[in-house]
Amino acid sequence: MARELPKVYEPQQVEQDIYKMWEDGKYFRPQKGKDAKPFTIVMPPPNVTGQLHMGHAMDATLQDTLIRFKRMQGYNALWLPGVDHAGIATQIKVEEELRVKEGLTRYDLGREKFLERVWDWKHQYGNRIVEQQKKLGASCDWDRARFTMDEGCSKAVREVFVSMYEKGLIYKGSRIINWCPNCVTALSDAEVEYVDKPGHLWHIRYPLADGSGEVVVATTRPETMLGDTGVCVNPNDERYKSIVGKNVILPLVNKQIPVVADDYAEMEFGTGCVKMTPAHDPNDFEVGLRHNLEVIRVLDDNGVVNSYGGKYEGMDRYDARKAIVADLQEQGYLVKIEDHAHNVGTCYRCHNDVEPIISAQWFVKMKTLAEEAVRSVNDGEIKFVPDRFTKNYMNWMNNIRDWCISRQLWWGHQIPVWYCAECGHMTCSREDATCCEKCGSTNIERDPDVLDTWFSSALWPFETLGWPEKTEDLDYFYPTDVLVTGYDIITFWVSRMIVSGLEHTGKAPFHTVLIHGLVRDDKGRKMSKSLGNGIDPLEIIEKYGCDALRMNMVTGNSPGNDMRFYIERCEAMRNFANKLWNASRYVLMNLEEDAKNELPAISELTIADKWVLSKLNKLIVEVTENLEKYELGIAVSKVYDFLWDTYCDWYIELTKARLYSEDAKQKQTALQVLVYVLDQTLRLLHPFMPFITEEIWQSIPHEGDALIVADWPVFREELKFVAEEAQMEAVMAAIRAIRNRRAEMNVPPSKKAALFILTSKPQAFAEGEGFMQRLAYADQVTMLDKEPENIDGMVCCTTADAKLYIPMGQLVDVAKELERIEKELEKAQKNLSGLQNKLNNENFVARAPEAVVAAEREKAAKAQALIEQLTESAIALKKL
RNA sequence: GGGAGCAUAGCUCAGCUGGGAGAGCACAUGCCUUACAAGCAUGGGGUCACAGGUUCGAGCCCUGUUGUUCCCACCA
Repeated sequence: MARELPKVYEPQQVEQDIYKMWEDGKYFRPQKGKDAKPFTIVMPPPNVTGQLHMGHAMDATLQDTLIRFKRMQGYNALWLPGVDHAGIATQIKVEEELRVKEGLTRYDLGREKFLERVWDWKHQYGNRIVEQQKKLGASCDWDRARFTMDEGCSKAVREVFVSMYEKGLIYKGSRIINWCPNCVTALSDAEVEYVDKPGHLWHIRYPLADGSGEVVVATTRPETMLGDTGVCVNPNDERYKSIVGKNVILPLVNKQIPVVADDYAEMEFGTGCVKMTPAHDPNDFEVGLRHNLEVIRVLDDNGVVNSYGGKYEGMDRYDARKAIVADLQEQGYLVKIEDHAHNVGTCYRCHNDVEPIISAQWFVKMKTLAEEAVRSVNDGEIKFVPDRFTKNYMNWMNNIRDWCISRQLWWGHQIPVWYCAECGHMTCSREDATCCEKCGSTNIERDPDVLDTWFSSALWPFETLGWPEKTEDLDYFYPTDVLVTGYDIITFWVSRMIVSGLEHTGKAPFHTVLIHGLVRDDKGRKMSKSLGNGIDPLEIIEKYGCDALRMNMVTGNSPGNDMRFYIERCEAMRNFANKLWNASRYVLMNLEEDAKNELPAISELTIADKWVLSKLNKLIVEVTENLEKYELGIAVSKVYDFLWDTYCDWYIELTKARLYSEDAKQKQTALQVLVYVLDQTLRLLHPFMPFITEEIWQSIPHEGDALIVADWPVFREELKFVAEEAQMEAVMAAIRAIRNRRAEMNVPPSKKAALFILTSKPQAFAEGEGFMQRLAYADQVTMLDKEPENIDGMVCCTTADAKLYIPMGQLVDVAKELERIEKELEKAQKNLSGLQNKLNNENFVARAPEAVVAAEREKAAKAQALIEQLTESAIALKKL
């Protein structure tokens, strides 16, 4: 072996080679027989227009870590990837390209030609995001990759739409919907973002038709008055009782509209009179239904005043507002203008103000579906991690409104409904209709709208496995196990998947929803294009390596919490990778050509060996437990600490004396333990840092083809060494004490000194003689069986188990030594009295768990021992 | 208006079911010790936001307060 590795780890080439090796080996495919248990994650499909960003990196890292962990545990692990067609986003992108390059609109091309262009675009760029995900080390089964508009998904969508239509769960209705005049499409409630904007409240005078007076109404959108068909007052409002049923004259329009009484009007707000615009306000619409008010829509799809607007026809909504206010003012109808901060709905895509408009759209009846979705979570069929997001989900589900699923776009799943020009019947069909199913007329026309993108995403966990066909994959892998996603799309996506899964497959689509937070910039701001503060994951990978980026995503992070992205942490993680690299170099440099990876007989092991193996055993349990709890941050920090602190800073140093000695047998034993522990640690670290661990693992002696499919480590009872751990810790405490003393006295490591040890654990220290020279800078070690006769010029380092004497000649100042010892003594005494107080407390001894009491007793005993040692030293010093 | 999160070292954050506060970075000192200066050793630094309560014991549980972030609903 003795393979030469470069001194510094260079991830770039390694990552490419390793990923290729995995792909060639088909390790991403579930390879085990059907007897093995499946473990399935479906990837939240990124938008086909997407560019990889930190959110993807977070998402992918968590999922890949879980999948790799489960794969190594022996599950048939499937991570199913795919891409979302992203209706609005993609259509806008292609339209933009069309406009810039050819000066055309989609209408110039026509629907069919335009869709061809979008598909072209998809074929050209749709794979970009996939290639980028591979750079993250994603171990997805790419052969199973799906697209929300591929044949199978389209079939699933069609099946769902038709069956829900047949069950009456999908209906077409006129409602006030959120309309984006810029995107020219309806938006679902979830697609509207409310933003506080400064605005005004205009108070307008509406004279009574009989000339007996007037009412004053207030509005934030004066242009909508063109569509007013009533004025509403509260039935209990004494001020207005007399005018209910009378008519008022709508200014500018000069038409009579009735005054109605409805609870909707709040007496306290404004004047207590509300103008009613049923076509442009959801509440007004409801009131209108109750009081039979006319519905007059005055804005067209582009937000321009239509023919009902009289002289304002053709004006944009904001121009119309100005003109109307000016006219009202001029004609004396305007009472006053108040400043009024208003919460305005805006489009989540283009951020223009959304206009509530009455429109005929398709809806999903959500109430009964939501009840089942609520039940499923309440019954524990699905649990959120962390749990607090359950409330979020419930809140939404319990207040759910019907879901507007039609979008006035071309790119998407077109609604499978045909309207008959003869009889007006709607034909909803799994196959493309050629004639009206009722009257047989061929004079039919298909609904031009497409479905909300989330309608197809909602089917993702089962449509990707073959549903509605009864495929083997569906049977074996569904329901899936864990869904990993950010809290920002719980309502958009997670809730709807739960609803669809239950409705169409009768099963919850996954048992766990692992929620993660957002990746923010170093100032805590959301990363966004408009702020220009996004950090490209690919650049980070290029500079620090994929493993470092992945580590950045999991360390110091707990489920559901946002994290800030710090470049410094990338450096720290790169350094960690390098540390691991160099530790491996140390092992490999010393390894013989024909070395095997097997543990020596237990009888051959030294205390240090047993110590590290015992620690490893504990580590295995902790990492496994935390991964099962989805506490990736805790799991990874345990491995990090073990590798850097336990393995590198201690164990490797402890083996050096043996590795550089002439004793072949000892050298061999140490090397075998080194290799074994390294191998096990690489396994534990692999889900987090797949590339470097695989690369190193391939270099050390191993059985099997690749680390990615190697077995996950398990606890081994025969490698649990409680007594040896304690002995080793005693020696380590002594070493620390010596280093500490020397540092205080400014003695450089190069200045060696003799070391005399007096200890209650002679066995441990006898074995430690070898490495005391390296770790405690001793040039000669002598074990004492009693206090030295002459301690003049000696420094004494005291621990609970040992006294270490170091002759330092002139460097030692007796008075100072005494002062220091007395200080230590004071500290130890304080510590002891605290412990004793606790132990003297009858309540504590009686009520605290036994283990806790025992631990406190042990601490007290140690403190006591230390005090005795220090006292002796002080007495001896005073004699000088 | 309803709900949730956060407040711990100079900075960014861990701290899992209550049992004498940790990491990374930064800082200080000394070291190129044959794996690693992207490193090693040592050290300084915290009223765990505030006020009560429960408990033998609270960073952790309960109540309230303040500050902060977010989600949902929405006032014409």
